[in-house]
Amino acid sequence: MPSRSPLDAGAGRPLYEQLRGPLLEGISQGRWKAGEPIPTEAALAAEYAVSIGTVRKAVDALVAGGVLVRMQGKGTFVASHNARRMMFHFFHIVPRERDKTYPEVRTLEFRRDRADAEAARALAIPRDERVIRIRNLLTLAGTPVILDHITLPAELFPGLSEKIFTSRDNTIYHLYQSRYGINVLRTDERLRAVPAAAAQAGILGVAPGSPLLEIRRVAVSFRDRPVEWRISAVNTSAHDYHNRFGKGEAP
Amino acid sequence: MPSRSPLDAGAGRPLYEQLRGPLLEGISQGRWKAGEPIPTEAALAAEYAVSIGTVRKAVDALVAGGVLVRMQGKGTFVASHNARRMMFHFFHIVPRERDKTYPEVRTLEFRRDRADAEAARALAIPRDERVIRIRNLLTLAGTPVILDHITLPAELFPGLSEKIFTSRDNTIYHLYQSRYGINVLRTDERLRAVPAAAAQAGILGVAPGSPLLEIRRVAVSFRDRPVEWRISAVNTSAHDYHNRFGKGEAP
DNA sequence: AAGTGGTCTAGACCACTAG
DNA sequence: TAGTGGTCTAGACCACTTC
Repeated sequence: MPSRSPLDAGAGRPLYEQLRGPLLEGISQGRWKAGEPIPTEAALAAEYAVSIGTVRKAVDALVAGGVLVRMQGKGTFVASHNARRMMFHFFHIVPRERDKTYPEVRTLEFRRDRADAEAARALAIPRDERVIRIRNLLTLAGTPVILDHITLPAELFPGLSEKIFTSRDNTIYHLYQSRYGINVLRTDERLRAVPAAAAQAGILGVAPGSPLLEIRRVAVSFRDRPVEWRISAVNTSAHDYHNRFGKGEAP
Repeated sequence: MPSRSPLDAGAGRPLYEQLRGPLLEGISQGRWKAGEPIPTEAALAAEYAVSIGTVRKAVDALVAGGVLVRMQGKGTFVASHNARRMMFHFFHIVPRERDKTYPEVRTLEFRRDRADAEAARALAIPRDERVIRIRNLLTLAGTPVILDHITLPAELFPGLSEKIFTSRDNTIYHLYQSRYGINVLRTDERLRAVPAAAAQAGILGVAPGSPLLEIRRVAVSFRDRPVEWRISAVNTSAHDYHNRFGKGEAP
């Protein structure tokens, strides 16, 4: 089979790196949707006129980046934001002594607005661009722990309503992916300790002025496109923000 | 050349995974020291009677894990904890608006002690085992920002004195590596917001009770051996704890 | 049995470094 | 020029899934 857009062996960049382009293209443009299999390695090798080894190396990189998932004997699939993956990659609040648990989400507010300066900068959109603002309260094992303030660029989420948002039966990132084709690949987080404002304190059940952990997070998709801006206030009296560094598994 | 301890193709585990064992062994036992080259890929292939491709895959994994560093045309080297690598991997406090800067370290206290319950658990040593306790004040661009309380298992750092500790001309982790052969590969961090104690407040120049970011960190070496336990109190009024998730680079 | 990804090989050629 | 790692190939065989 001829190549769709032939790769160039002498282009300076290695073939397995060039191959990433068409693969990401295929995913973000809907040729293969989340949860669906991409073509077999042999088929991709034939399509782009490279060897299977080169295809494997390209796929390896996307698997490492969380974009694809391999299943031996079955095929290679576009990663889907199921609850487990979501918890593992992007949710870092854990009970101090017990195991990680799933949060229960209650939406306190959902409204359309214009971007303020900070949101505009975080989302790389013009000031006063249309955005959707959401406030969520996350409860862990019956205790309210996290107060989220989410800002979404309205342009990327056409028709998103409070009903759609709250009636999802999965994680928020899964909603982004399944309904809008937006895959969250990376997050950038900045943390600091702040005194609880009166409103936060009431909702989280702590004294005003007592320390909260504030997380400011930008979630980005393909090509470093910011797709969500979120400020979380966390009551860390019984929970920690948990984190490992040093990529390798236990050597 | 015959293999030192031959790998077993039919052992269930792939050869490139088995090869990780002897390579880590060689590093942690001093066959190759930090900054030194390991044998060429061809030599390793001959020594362990596998193909170069298999050696490459094993080395790839260790490079990804930060244990080895490749330099085209020169060789593959045992990673060294230079200041740059240290900053990049294990130091996450950044000025809110400006770029990352190097901290200036002042040692406030250095003494020998016995492990309390928390340190014993973190370091996986018996209670009352001998430890070294160090308090450091880290200053960024002239402002005191971080108060570190470090606990080391004395057994792993024989002869370590305040003089040696403070007269190093490089990072702390570099000292661990160059003097004691201890390579910090991973850290496990738990963060929470806490009110500043009076003593901390005085040193960091904030009001008592104002929010500080507290980081509890275990640094581990080969075979998940904990080698350092550290509690840091961070004044986040002008600095953030910064963090990216989602392993891949920008696709 | 057929088809998938997983491992492994043997070798070619290229790009970079050093003497 | 010789030696290193970096890329790429073509194919063998294995382990797993599905029918």
